[in-house]
Amino acid sequence: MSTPSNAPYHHGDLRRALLDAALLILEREGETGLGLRDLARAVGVSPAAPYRHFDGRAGLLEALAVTGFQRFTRAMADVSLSQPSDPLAAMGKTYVLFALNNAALFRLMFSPQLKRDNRPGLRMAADAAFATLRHVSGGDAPAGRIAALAAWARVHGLAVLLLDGQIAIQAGEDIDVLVSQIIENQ
Amino acid sequence: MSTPSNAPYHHGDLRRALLDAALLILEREGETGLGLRDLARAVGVSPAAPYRHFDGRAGLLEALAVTGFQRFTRAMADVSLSQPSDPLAAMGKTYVLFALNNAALFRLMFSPQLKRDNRPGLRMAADAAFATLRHVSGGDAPAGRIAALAAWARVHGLAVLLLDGQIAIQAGEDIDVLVSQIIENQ
DNA sequence: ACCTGAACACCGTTCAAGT
DNA sequence: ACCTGAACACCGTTCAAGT
Repeated sequence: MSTPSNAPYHHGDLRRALLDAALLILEREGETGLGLRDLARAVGVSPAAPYRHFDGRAGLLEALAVTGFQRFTRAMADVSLSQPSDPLAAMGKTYVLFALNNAALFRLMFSPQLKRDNRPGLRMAADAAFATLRHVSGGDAPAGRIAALAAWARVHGLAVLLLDGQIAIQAGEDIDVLVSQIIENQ
Repeated sequence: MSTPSNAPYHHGDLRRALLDAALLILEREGETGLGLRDLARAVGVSPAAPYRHFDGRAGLLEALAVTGFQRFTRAMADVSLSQPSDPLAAMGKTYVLFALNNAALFRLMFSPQLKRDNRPGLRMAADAAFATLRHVSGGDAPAGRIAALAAWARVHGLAVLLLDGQIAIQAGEDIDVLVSQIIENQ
């Protein structure tokens, strides 16, 4: 619908168009439902066209994960800038809400089929994202490391369990306050 | 290799053979690498044969996830029986080690593509597995619920982050003691 | 430089037919 | 009751050829 059906695509930014359409399909159908041929069809281009812009389906998924990490990094940096009274709680909430609002993208970022070794772009994006966490959760002191990992694990676990519908939300319960309660429970 | 190549498979327990081979392939190649045709080939049977025992590929994955939950339940029950001095820490360690020793299976258990609604077998197996957790982590008191969820989230997050290679293990560090430290960090 | 058309080797799934 | 053989509609990917 966002694609004019009879425009000869010999010029425009096909890479962008593919990424935008892929993000939509990803959130609607999940990673399994994101086919390269479907994507080409959705954008109105031949099945072989995406191969000029991505290294196959794996390359497309990698590019999507990179934009996911970038969005994540931005969301975390925004929280830092806002100088919240309880930084750890604020970042935890942002972390969890990002996961819930970008479910398939978040899952893709942590997908085991995207090996970060020998994929410098992905590795850098991921490192930048996680650097925003280390910033708040305790530094590199030998004892601080354990506390930082424990905090990260709790927040990440909460995100994943909510994402998978594993934690039952009770009737009329606000997910925001549940997240706050769990994060602030020391 | 475990399959005699020229035995007429008209009799044996094909369902078991398929499940056993699938578990091997799953841990070796990951969920994406587990194809129904590959599986049939590995067991020495026609591509259509598995359809007499599973409702397509989705049915196979569901059956695998069920056995995963059963193994998980058994591991947790065994810890309970052993009457450890610190039950929460002992169960947390078992939880994390189960995930690390059954990586692909663990991921499959929490895969979003296995919808538990209208899949009673899967739902029951999962409920039984999680019931073993509730048993130790605080009951159903209104305040205890938050503490229980927080503990679960921390353990689950630790498992997932370790699984994805997200937490860097330092040189010569024992993963067992790291898990203990993080779990016991209140 | 970027895209198309056609082809290749594969899937998952179905269904008649065999035993 | 359980399995085979052959077919169907699809994939991801490659490659010559077009503009």
